[in-house]
Amino acid sequence: MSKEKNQQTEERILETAIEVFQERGMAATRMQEIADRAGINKALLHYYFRSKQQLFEAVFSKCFMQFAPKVNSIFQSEEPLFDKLYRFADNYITFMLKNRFLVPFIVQEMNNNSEFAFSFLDSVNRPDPTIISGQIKAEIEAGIIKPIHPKQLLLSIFSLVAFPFAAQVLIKGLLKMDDEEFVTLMNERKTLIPDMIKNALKP
Amino acid sequence: MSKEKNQQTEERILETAIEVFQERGMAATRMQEIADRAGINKALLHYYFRSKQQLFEAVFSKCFMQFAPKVNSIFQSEEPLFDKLYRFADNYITFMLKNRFLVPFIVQEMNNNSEFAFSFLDSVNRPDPTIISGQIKAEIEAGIIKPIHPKQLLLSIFSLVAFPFAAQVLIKGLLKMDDEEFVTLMNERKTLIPDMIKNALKP
DNA sequence: GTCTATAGCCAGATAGAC
DNA sequence: GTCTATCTGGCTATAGAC
Repeated sequence: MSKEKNQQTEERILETAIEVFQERGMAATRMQEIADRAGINKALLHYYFRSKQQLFEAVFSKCFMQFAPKVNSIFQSEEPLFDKLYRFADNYITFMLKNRFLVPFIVQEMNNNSEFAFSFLDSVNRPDPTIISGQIKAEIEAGIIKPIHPKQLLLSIFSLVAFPFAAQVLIKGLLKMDDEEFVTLMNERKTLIPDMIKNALKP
Repeated sequence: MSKEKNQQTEERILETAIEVFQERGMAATRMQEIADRAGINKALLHYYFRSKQQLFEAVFSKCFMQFAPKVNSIFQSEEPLFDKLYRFADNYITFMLKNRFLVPFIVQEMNNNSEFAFSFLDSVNRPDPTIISGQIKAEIEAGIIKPIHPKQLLLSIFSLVAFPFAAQVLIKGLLKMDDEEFVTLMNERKTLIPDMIKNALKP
């Protein structure tokens, strides 16, 4: 109800839209719900973002920009592999525990909208696995870790940290966990996962 | 166009509905598209399944019944842990390579519909992790594997096999893979994952 | 059992007043 | 810039003929 100037309104719409899109996904989101939660009306949404599709793209883009740096932190720094890994797991899990819907949202919308997803990835400064792939090969040749295809290792690392968030409801159902236990387990995984990878790669 | 008797029609509707729901998800699926692909009209869908929600529930149920046995195969048999693990990974990945949309569909719809998901899980003969948890504890006490919380181990195993399917588009985008490379990697993972777990758990 | 036609509703988008 | 009111289209679901 309160009337502010425009930058603030646009910001409030976007923040609210992020919440609703993350909770419900693109297809199930209603513009009316965003308007209600933001305390404005539908017309104003269209005034600022023109269409649901464009609002979605703004939301997805902002979400991906939160997600990408977490991935980049393992792709790009120059520390030894295992040091990076401990930092990455801690960093990633801490952040995703505070943003529970981020991973499932990104995963779901990329699956459901793959043509948009790929053109989006091409248009942004996306994470690039070249550096770390080289590093993994170098550490293999130096005898620090056992031979493994770099993509396999990266895929395993991502799987171990991201899947519990991506498939939260399924996992809680299968392993009979409540949310409290889920959080405890994820906190343990900050070191458990790097420990596990380290052991597995010992020559 | 061709007119058969009813059991066949119902079966054809359900099979077509599984395809469309898996491709698009519940919210984005249109009854019209199911009717078109099945070569019938919308009215007939409602004649057999009454509503979109009920058709979805039939689809989800059938999909979950394909998914559950794969999980049960590691939960329930009495082989030594590592033997089971090799069988499970091979089995699971082989099946999911032939049913590419199954994991993302289950994951997505459980996330988007968690109240239905939980009541569904309670109503079926769902996988039960009790047996394998006991087995893991026993093998730890026998000194066969290092100490680890059974749920953490199970979560890691599921993550390693399931995440690449659940987040197919994201993974292909981040690691710059085409579908052929994805399939090659997944085939390698049938033994790579058990090998990795085995190494990691060596006392 | 299967079709055509349509009711009825709901969501995205726009017009126009303030 | 923000609102109310409304248009338009699309979708689920049903009525009713065959």
